[in-house]
Amino acid sequence: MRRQDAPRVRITQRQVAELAGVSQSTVSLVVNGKADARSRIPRATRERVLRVLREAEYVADPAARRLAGGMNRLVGVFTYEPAFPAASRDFYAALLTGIEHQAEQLGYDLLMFTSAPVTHGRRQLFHPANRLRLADGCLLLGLEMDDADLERLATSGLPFVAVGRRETPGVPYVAADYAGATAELVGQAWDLGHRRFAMIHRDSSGESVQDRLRGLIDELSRRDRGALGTAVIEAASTTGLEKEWRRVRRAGASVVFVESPEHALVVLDLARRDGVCVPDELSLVTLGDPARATPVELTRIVPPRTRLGAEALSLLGQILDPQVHLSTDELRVTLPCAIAPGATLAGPADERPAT
Amino acid sequence: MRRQDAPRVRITQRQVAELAGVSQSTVSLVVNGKADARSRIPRATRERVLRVLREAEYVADPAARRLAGGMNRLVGVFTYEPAFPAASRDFYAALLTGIEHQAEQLGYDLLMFTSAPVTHGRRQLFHPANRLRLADGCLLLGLEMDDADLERLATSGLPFVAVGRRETPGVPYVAADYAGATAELVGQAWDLGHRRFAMIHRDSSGESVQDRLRGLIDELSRRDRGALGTAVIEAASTTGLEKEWRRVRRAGASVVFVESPEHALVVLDLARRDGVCVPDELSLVTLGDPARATPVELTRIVPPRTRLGAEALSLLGQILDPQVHLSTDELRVTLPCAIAPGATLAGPADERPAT
DNA sequence: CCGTGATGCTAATGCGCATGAGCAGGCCGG
DNA sequence: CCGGCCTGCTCATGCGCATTAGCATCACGG
Repeated sequence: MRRQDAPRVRITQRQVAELAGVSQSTVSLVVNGKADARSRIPRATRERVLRVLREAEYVADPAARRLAGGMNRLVGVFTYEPAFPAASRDFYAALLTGIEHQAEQLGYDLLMFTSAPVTHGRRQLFHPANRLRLADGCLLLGLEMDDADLERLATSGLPFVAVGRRETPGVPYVAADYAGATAELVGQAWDLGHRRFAMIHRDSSGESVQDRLRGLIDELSRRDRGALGTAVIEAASTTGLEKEWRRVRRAGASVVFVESPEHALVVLDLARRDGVCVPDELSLVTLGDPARATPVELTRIVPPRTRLGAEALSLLGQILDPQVHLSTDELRVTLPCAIAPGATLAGPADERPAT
Repeated sequence: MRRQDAPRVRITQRQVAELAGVSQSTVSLVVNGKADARSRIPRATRERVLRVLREAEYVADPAARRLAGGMNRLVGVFTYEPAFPAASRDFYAALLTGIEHQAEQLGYDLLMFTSAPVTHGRRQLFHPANRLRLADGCLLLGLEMDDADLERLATSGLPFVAVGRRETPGVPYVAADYAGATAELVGQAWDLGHRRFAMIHRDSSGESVQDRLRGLIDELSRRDRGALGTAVIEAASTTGLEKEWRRVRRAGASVVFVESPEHALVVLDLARRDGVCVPDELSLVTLGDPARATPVELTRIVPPRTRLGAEALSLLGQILDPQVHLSTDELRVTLPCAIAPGATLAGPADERPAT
């Protein structure tokens, strides 16, 4: 289907050129504000062209511009799941808030790749008709990303930034410092007198899971060898955490670090069922932020989601700016997390009297 | 910056053509599965080309494809407020859910006009650097829209669809049937025995406000002249509804229709304060859906937000399709609202014993 | 009056693809 | 044995834009 049969509403540089009595090249030069020594447009001509551009409401065709190697101030946003349905809304909305705000500041429009087909609840980045290249660069959002996708994207030459730490080489990202926040909370627990730690983490090799684990392990070993024992428990993803809970109790932990907020709520229920009072008899630290308000205010890590979004777009903006050259380090940004004090962390039961 | 300095990993039809020993045209024909009488590719050749395409992992450049073919399959989404921040999230998210889903079905990508500057909390549609024309058409979302904007858009030739009824001529829209839903609720109240109605509506000439008013008035007059009196009260937007509440009481209304959910909650508080029991002594019907869960389950209208979004994109799709020609009627779609029974509508106090 | 450099622009090209026109060769009917 | 038709492709072109080379004009110094 050629365009010729559709009503021609879009105005082209050539038409502007005719109206202004100059050549298409001149229009292009004016549009892009080029003022090299090679191509000089005097103020009078420039303003004449600009006036016509304005009056005719000229807007460049993004496809043509891309094809010819130009920029569109268009940033693609790819979410591995549909972003707006209630299920994923809370996760993406905060990120998108930051992205949207920053886009306004930087003058970018956002291209949401909603045409990507969803299979098994996840979007296909490289589907046959993907329009990734319409954008100048793109942002990748999602709890888990496909390594193959990331590599392919990295080699494709299309600039992009992932939200969340990705070990894949050559992948620029903006991530929350889960390791640091976990270490901080370990420190707090330690200072309260806890010596027996347990951790329940997800069955995933995702970087953020590993980061939290590392934060815990490292901080505990840093605090000298005074720890009386640490149980690290991998949660089978399907169960109700019965087994994991028993292991926590058997280990005699006085504080349990739970990676996922959903799991934390389950643990809370199990504790109540067994008459274990939190935090008096057992402290509970959650290493993530629940999607919605919880009945009990959890002591937890709160990642700076809105800022993550904003910083990701900023970083992409830097990458896209031909003036700026970033070092490898600068391509990987880590932002500190907040810690919500909550009401589930206290001193251990057997230390209380002594203090 | 020409693309030439980027690593060239992408393979083009021309390269595929060389590998397969055919012309670029042939590759294009195979890629697009054309089999006109004019251009016939025998199975052998086709499969040879397909094999090379597969082995070389050819992916068409969307920019080039669009440039050669016409449309961008890009639909703009303009929201009068930033869409993602918590304040407006609940309103837009439901709409966007429908839009996103439909975009996936129809193969559209969404262009969010986030570069439009926000002044006084509202985005400027026609700001000097607006990039509306980047899209093939666009969707307008927002509680209130500027009439001038709508007219300008209508005359600009850019196809668009508004969500929400707009009287401005030539504006295609998809709207919720507030009039019908209000009438339905009036009918329910009437059938329960209510004869004294009051309504508190917003101080706005917005179409949806007018629709609800009309639904109430029309249905009451349809139900013959048995109504003992109807008080229509315009809420001053700033006050705590004290005055309005007193008027409702003075009018002796047995049921009060409140347009805005926020106002309904205020009325509920005032009633409690005055010891008026809802719904035993006074029924309360809300003509809209609150952003978040309310302590009391309101009897109310629930607009089909997700469907509104989906239908709006569908309609725009139809408008953009050169094959389809829509009549004026078909450019204006009205969808029925759901009614949440809730717990604030019951028979009137003085009727109860008689029934 | 000529050479030289600066000025102000335009012509030409290519990005990767879709598509209509058309060409070469084979086949068949007459 | 030739004309016409079908088959299987290729050629050429343009989509709208960015970019580079370079042309024409003019000012000015010598």
